[in-house]
Amino acid sequence: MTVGEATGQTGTSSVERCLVEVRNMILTGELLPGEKVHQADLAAQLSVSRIPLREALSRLQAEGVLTHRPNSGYQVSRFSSEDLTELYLMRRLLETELLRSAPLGAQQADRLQEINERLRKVDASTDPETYQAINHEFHFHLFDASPLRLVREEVDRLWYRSGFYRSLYLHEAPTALQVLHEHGLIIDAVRDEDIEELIRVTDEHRKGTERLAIERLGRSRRR
Amino acid sequence: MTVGEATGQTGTSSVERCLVEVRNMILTGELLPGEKVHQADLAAQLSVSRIPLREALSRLQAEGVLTHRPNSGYQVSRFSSEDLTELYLMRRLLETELLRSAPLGAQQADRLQEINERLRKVDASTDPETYQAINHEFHFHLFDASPLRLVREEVDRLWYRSGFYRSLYLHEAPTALQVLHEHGLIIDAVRDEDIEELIRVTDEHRKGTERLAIERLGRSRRR
DNA sequence: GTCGGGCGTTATGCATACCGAAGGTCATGC
DNA sequence: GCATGACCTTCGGTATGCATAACGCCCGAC
Repeated sequence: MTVGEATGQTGTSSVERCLVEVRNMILTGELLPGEKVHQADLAAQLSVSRIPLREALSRLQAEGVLTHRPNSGYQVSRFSSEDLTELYLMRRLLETELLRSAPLGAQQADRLQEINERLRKVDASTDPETYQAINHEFHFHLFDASPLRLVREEVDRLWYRSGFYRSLYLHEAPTALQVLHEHGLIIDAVRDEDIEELIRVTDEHRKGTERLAIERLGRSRRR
Repeated sequence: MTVGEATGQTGTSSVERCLVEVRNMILTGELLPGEKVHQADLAAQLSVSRIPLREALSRLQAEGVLTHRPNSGYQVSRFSSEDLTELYLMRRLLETELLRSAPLGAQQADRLQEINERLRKVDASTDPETYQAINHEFHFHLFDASPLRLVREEVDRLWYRSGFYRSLYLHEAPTALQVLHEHGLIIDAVRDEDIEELIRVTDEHRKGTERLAIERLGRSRRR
């Protein structure tokens, strides 16, 4: 699936472009949870016809980020705090398996360190998209090293599904500092090849983000 | 003069019908792993145009049962034994959570007993589809009782993804007897409200089916 | 004033038709 | 025998049209 990269998309299909665009619109908050997706307008905005757009929407429905009501169209899925808890539960279970099967060591740690330094240089509040992209890169550098291909794809999906809510808090400065610190703990565990410690600090890191996401979720409930 | 009248399914959309039909074609082996999906023929066979069919295929791609190559179309995903192992690993992790959060007791056990009796009466070799449906009902009776809605949906997807390979062995008579016996162990654990025992026997049950699926997978590799 | 129902507008779901392009196939020529 | 090129199939995408269901609005009744 790979939500993220493939930046040089010259030869990509319209469906693929629609997928990327709509995903980004959700992640950036351009499309808010609960909002209806107007097919004709969106198609015009993306300079495609309704057919490839509908195929993309159909896939996004299967991915869980859109819901569909017959004859009423698509709307952005609205997650309750219970839903978020479930997403994070699944992430914990599956990510742990990825970490257990990933190769650790100094080489991985150096690479993670380099990514974390790039993350440190980004101002999360002014450029949240870049910040999120690098944060994603940090965690998936280990996940990608795992031979568990299908599990990795599932984790990618889970990250994406909770992406909008993650964007609610990730830009906050105190959070960013805390994130950098916890990433440091993860790097240490990777360098020491201490798998249990790695899982422990990763769980802590995730638990913190889950707490923040649920807090902000409650706070963003107006209307 | 809509097509819906011909089949009598006026309530469901064409996309939904395509989804169900294609899924069944994969589960029953009418569409084999690796086989290409001819859109025009399949659309004609399902009495729909290519548009809703393509939306359904797009969703099935997101679900992992179809793969797509640009300008070459869709084909049924081919799973390696490693892939199957991953699917079963994820099933174990997620199903365990469902069982932990599901209510147990005599009432649930009675219902499972009733389902298992219906399963006993079905000849798996002559009516594999009914057999599979009831087997699914047995396991998902507990899963459905869990409050973890999203986890349940993921497990559903995982079951479906390995569905074709499950169909390779489930019809065999000795397997059927073993299945009924192991279901009995599950029922006992549910009645005793012994969650750890329930997880243990369920793991054993799943491990057995995984072993069979991988065996048959190797056996079905010709080409 | 408010509630409920009828009506028109709008958007969706789907079919048909058509086009360009990518790929595979087959025959031809060297 | 192998490379090459013409042909044809299929895919990806667009435009268009229409039937139907949902939404919104207005108006009348209470």
